[in-house]
Amino acid sequence: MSTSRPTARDVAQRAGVSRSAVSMVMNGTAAGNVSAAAQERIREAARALDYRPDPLGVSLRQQRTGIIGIVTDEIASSPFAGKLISGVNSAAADRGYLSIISDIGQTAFAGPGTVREEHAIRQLIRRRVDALILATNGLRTLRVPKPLLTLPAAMANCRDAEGLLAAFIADEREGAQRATEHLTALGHRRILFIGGGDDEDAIPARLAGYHAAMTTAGLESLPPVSAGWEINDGFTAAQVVLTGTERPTAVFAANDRVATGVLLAAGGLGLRVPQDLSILGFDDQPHLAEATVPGLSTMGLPHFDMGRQAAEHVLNLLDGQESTTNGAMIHCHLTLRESTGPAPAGFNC
Amino acid sequence: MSTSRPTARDVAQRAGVSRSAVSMVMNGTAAGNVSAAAQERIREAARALDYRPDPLGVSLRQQRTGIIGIVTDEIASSPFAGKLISGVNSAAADRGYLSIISDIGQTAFAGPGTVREEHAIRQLIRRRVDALILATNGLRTLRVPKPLLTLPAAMANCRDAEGLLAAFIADEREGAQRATEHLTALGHRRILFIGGGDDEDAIPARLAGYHAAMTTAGLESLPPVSAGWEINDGFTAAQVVLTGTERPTAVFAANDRVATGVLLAAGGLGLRVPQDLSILGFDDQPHLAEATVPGLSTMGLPHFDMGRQAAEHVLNLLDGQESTTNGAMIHCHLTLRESTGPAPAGFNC
DNA sequence: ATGAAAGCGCTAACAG
DNA sequence: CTGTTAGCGCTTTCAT
Repeated sequence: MSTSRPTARDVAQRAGVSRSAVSMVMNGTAAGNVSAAAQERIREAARALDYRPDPLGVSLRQQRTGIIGIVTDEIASSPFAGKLISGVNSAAADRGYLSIISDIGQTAFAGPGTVREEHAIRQLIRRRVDALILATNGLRTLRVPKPLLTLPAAMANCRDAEGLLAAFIADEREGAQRATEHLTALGHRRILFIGGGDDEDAIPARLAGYHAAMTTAGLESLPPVSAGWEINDGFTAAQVVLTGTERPTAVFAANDRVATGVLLAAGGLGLRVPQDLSILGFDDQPHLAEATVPGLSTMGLPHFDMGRQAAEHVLNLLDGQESTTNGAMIHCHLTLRESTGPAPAGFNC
Repeated sequence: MSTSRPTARDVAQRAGVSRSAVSMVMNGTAAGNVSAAAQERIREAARALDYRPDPLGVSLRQQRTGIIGIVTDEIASSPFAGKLISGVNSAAADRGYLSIISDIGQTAFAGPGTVREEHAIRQLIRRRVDALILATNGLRTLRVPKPLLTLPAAMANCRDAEGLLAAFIADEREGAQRATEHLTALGHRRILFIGGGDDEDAIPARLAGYHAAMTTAGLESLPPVSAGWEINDGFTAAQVVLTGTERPTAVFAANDRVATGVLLAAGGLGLRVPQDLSILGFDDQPHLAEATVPGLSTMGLPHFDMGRQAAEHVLNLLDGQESTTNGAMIHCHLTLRESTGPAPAGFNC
């Protein structure tokens, strides 16, 4: 009695009422069912004993745990997973929910045999999570694992081909377009897109935005350089494309790491940034974009909001509110630092 | 019956036995209590119905949830939290446990008023986690919040001053010593330590290792340059210390980001790495150390193992095994890439 | 307005 | 060897 936590029975005893009365007061169902006097006594007793309903009892009774499951690829090494998860947690905490994360490793959601993710999902369902959120590190289109359709669910930073599940993704096309417009507005005419691979959906979207902005500005798109996602990829590509007189005056990199590689290469090639060359990144990667010299101008992805909105969506479903939305395209945010500036004179074609 | 999952009662009915018999078979307690024939029928029925004991019922009955709580600071932006958490999850999964993460933001564990963390811990305890792991992003010594002492717990990448809790931390001193020895073995005599602030415990430990190695090699330590933790911090510091004829031939950076800043600055100053200057980092930060040009030689911190061993420790406590250890100092791992090489000739003092 | 009783799914002690 | 029973802590009818 002294060591273990108080139960509803203890409170009831102390207040001289039945356990049901306690339950009602704790759940706000006491309206016309418990006398005001009793309510006050119950509240007082609960306070005195520091009583909190045991979530285990509640869960068993209500068949809901107040836990949201998150299934994600490579949380381990991603600089962004944390932001997305924070978004989920933030929305969850606001409504008294907790989250459980299941990390299934980097090769996840890849092949047709989505064994690992189905296992992870089943595991979470077995644990009776109330809802599930599927999140990926980069924008992806994937086949939604069947078990996911058996409970409230949403996708964050990914979507399924069939549109069965609400997807909360960044509007990468629009983001890339706005980013490119930033460069054209600075007078740049030769703007080169560098980086990325074929494994994700992000590149086509970003390229589409790039092309749209170039067309709008009456400029000719340069053939994009597919170069990978890492610093050294940007570095290597830059060695090639930044030489010669026809070199671009601005580089739009597929992400901040590639942009950093270009920045590194520019130094070695004697190009000043941004006076001789403007560099624009993508992602606003923590500890990177704001810390390079000069700091990277970059189009940030709304990881936090993707997580938060996905969580809000499933929580709404849980509250019985019919899906008010079927997903969302969330705006990207442009952060200007020092790596972009006016096009150098004498380069206007 | 068709839509909801099968219960022990369903299995018992199908096998023509009592519910308790089913329970025993599922828990391996059937030894001398259930006839072999019945056991087989039960197993068969369970398989047919795809029966899995409901964790909720088990939890309520046994007063344990099979969930480990992780309380951590700034998972959101840390490149390492994920690795540590993966370590915890890996050990947890091996024994059928799950983990719940509670992120309390970057200012955590700071002041004397540890309100936020106590709240997070209480929240997890309320949810009846079986054990708790306290993890920080960088090595820290902190006051262990009282509620933590009420259940099996361990600390990962941090420790408390009083030694009340088992702490699993990296042997940063030994790591720094070995790292410095790598440089002295290459013939470097002027080795400069750059980076870090005063807010964590890591710097004193790393400096101690540096000094030890220098002394052993019969060299004079250079006054360390306290410069911060980010790329631009390393860049700025390098601008000052890499000029002049008395410049160091090797830099040992407080982390990989600072090392990257030095690398960037070296390029601008016309210093080739590693021919003119060796640069050694700390952390082996994903997406950074292996991706710079040249790749960073770096002393990696065992984040995964810190998480994994902390989890194994609390799981042992849960299994009733008395604490076999009171924590551990885990070895760091040196990864050699291209940023370190022999000391340039003509610089031997 | 109140309390008694049933039961969520499970396990452990005990009687047959 | 087997089945019955009692409860883990809670909510929700249903009588009173």
